[in-house]
Amino acid sequence: MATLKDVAQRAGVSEATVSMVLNGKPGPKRTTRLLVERTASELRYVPNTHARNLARGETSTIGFIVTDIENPFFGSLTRYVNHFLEQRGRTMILSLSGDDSAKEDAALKTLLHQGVGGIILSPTQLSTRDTTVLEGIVERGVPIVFVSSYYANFEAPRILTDYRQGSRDLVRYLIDSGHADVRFLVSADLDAPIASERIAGFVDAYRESGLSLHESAIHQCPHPDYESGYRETEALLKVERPDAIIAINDVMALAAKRAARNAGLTVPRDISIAGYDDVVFASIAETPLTTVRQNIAELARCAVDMVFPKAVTRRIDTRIPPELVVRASTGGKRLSLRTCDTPHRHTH
Amino acid sequence: MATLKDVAQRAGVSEATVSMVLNGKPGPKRTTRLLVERTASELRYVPNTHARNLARGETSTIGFIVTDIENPFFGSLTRYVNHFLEQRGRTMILSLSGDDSAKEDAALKTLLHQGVGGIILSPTQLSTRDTTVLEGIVERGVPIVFVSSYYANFEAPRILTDYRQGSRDLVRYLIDSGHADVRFLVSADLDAPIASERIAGFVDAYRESGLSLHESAIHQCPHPDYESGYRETEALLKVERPDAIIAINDVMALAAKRAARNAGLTVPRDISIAGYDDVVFASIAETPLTTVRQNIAELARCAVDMVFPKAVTRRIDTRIPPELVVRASTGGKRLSLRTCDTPHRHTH
DNA sequence: GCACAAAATTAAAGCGCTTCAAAAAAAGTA
DNA sequence: TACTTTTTTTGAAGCGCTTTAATTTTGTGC
Repeated sequence: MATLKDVAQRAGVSEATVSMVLNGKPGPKRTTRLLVERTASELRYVPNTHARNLARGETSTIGFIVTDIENPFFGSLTRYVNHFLEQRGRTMILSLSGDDSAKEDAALKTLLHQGVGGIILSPTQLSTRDTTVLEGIVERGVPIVFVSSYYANFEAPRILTDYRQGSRDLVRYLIDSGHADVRFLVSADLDAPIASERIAGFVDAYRESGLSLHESAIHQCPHPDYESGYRETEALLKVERPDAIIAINDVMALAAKRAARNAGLTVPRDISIAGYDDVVFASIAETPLTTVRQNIAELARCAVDMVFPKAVTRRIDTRIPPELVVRASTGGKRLSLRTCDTPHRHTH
Repeated sequence: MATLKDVAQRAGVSEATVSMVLNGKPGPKRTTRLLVERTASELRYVPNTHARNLARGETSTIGFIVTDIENPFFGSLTRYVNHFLEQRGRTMILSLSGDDSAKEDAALKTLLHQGVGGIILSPTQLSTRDTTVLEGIVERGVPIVFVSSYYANFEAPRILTDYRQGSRDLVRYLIDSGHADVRFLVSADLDAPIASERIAGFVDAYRESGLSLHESAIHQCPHPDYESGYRETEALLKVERPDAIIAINDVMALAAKRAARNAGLTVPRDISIAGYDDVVFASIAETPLTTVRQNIAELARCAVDMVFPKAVTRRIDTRIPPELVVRASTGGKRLSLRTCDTPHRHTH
């Protein structure tokens, strides 16, 4: 394993010169440059990042913490974060928290030990939590940026989809197309941004339309998964017959769709179903799902921008507009409406 | 940012002592231990990984390269790899290759620069490729382990599902339940393990059954995606009417199912459909999909085991048995068969 | 109280690289 | 040619930690 010293000796110059050449620093003249470069490649020299980081006092890695990489939304987010970090010459250390604040703390500590230059955190579904570890980190000068959610009791820049606008747009579209009684399947901590803001948008749309909201329009499910969405819809449909059911994510919407079908209803003739996120299988489902698409690339881009302290924009709350994607799972009730079978957009 | 030196000064001992205490080395006596530990936590001391790795000459990170993190299969693999690495006190640096060998090479180089202690590589779909970069890496003593596929022209330990057995089991089950004419939708490089081995299993099952294989039983699709699977099935069903179509992955199987339905067929009455992988939406599809489940956790565990040079087992080819999961998308043709609606197994 | 072994501690070198002050070489200038 | 600038090059310190050899302290038996 050739070191910088080896290169210097072989080329007959000092280590300092080699270092400057290899870092593109001005100084060494053309001929020495060439000589050093040639020698380095002859020796198949690869700089040692640990030594370099130690000497420079900086670091080339950024930590990214995410709850569940198996969820395609986070898969996509990870891909983009990785992409933009790469663009800046940083490498990503990925940690998984499993939506558990203790594991999240552990991950934060590990990243700190690893000497990352910053942390992008897609936090658990909690709305607030013990922030001692987080504080310890910023205290050490390591910037933290939230993405996709945040803890209300810890101030740090955050990048989120404008959830409120997303569900407002969706519900307004449903109301405009003749649905009066829309139900919302939500899950987990109602104070967390992902729930509270979407509910707020839901309420906004109703208020703007002048329609009154069904007293139990918000259905809280124990977990944000298929199982839970199915049971809740099944129970709901036994006693009531709303015009539409929207869910806090696509998986639950798919579950609701199945439950509706199993209850003898036809989607969207008898009931409309819509989701949130536009994960890849929302578009390839038997009945393609109307949903709210998050601009994941933009979320990632902003998060990466923010994690570098030099960032010009030090805004605390950045919002990315979502996009309503109307597909076949929703239809006009009274009015007629053109729905389209928009394919999932792949930006590869 | 307190350093080890600070701790030593404050505690009134030498740096060496502090180092030994903090690393649990025998030597320092109980009282000094306690003193040092207390001082360290008072100062909120966090060791600098770069310095440590440099001094030790080893490293605490392992690189993991994967083609597409948005694919739930790889999402899951990533989760498990991360888990087992964590268990060994290593952190994972994730790189994405996008199934492009040039990007894969770039990722390999970056990992080398980062000074990883080993690399777990889930390679592109190619069956063979230029291995200069790979060779350069092992030359430097950094072990490489393949997982889920491998390059035939580069010798390194590899961990794969027993693909051949998986498709043999599936096809045998189909034949046993009365399907005589089964077609196989494959994609990409037919020499790559993912295709060639599955095809081999397919052929095995036919040979064992004594049935003869339809001359064009293997349908090659341009891409391993929904689009491609849909078109191929559509075209196929216009001229022929096989008993079953199986696909090289679940997404394509889902596409085939849709195409069959759109062609006026009922699944599984008129035609059976099956996939491979058992991704999460295979079980929640309208008609839950019969498929071959890979034991992802085991793949990950073995890969992690292998990436540590001390590994006792230096076996070059490790095979993990798959599991046939029969759901509603396949049925008995002549014989009757009990199918079950096995839910997707979540191991959280 | 002494010699000697064992236990605890430390000084110092070194991991591979960067960087800055200082020296050497090259290029101008009068 | 002698002297000043400017351009190149280099020696050496230091980043924060580990580790080994050497030193100091403690303990033991006589």
